Amino acid sequence: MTREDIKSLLHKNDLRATPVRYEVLDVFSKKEEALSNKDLEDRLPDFDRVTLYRTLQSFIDKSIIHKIPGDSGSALYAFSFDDETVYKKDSHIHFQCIKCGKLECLSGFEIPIPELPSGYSMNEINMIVKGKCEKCNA
Amino acid sequence: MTREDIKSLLHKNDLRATPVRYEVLDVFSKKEEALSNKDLEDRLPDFDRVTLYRTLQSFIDKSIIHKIPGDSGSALYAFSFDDETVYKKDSHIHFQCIKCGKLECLSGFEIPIPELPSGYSMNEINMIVKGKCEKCNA
DNA sequence: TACTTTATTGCAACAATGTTACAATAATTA
DNA sequence: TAATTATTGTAACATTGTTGCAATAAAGTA
Repeated sequence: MTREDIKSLLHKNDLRATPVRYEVLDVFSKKEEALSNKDLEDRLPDFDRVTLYRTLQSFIDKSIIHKIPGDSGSALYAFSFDDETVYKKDSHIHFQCIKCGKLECLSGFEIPIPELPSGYSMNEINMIVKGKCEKCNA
Repeated sequence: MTREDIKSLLHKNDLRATPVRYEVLDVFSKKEEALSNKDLEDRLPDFDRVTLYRTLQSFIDKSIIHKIPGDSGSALYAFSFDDETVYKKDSHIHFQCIKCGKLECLSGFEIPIPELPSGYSMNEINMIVKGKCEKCNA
């Protein structure tokens, strides 16, 4: 993502183009991994913890990134590519490697639709698959 | 679950039968919802926060309950019924109602297997479906 | 039953993360 | 360039997660 891409993405979403936002989006669009607030603090030490927290909130509000359900204690976030349909935008397969720990969002893969109890309706699906990634299987 | 059932479940898992454990298992086996540490504190005010925390840890270790991936900040837990295969034991469909907020573990339903990138292997699947439950759809 | 052993509990204390208020500052628009 | 309004940093506080340690209670044994 170029600086111009980021600027237009921000303006399209009624967000001012500020240094933190450039940096955070730069990190997300380059790294294919999911990141926590703490991860961002480590990578971007010039910005305050709270600023990063609020930056993530604003991106969540605009659906630029999405929160990944996890059992690790702290919240994880990943970039939402905008060439997806609304349905897909809210539905993701997340893969976590049980060896190296990396958590990634498999954006190119189809989510299979589960059967639900009668009377239930479905808006969004999240799938968390644990196993070994290509690197750790080699 | 009767008191005797709980006692034998605990002993089968090398855990001493103590009051907290009776109470916590009683809550889990009756309530079909997922519960957080805080939820238990509210329901069982006679026990210390840390005791409940450690009780949950010990049940997790023995796979009596399982942790549910979520994006709510605090960890959620649900009972693991022991009439399931090992594979199913680690894999669950969790349903969260976007209206009433209830999160439940749909233990009777099949998890569809997703396709993964080549080189990846799979050990465990968790599916989190958001939508409306029967009650809220009525 | 009483005794011994060892797991378990409660308390205190601390760590990490999440969250809000408010004044200072910087990005947009005219 | 000035005015407007979003955004930032600092501080402070809330909530949840986690550990150490002495007191206590459960299980096994005589």
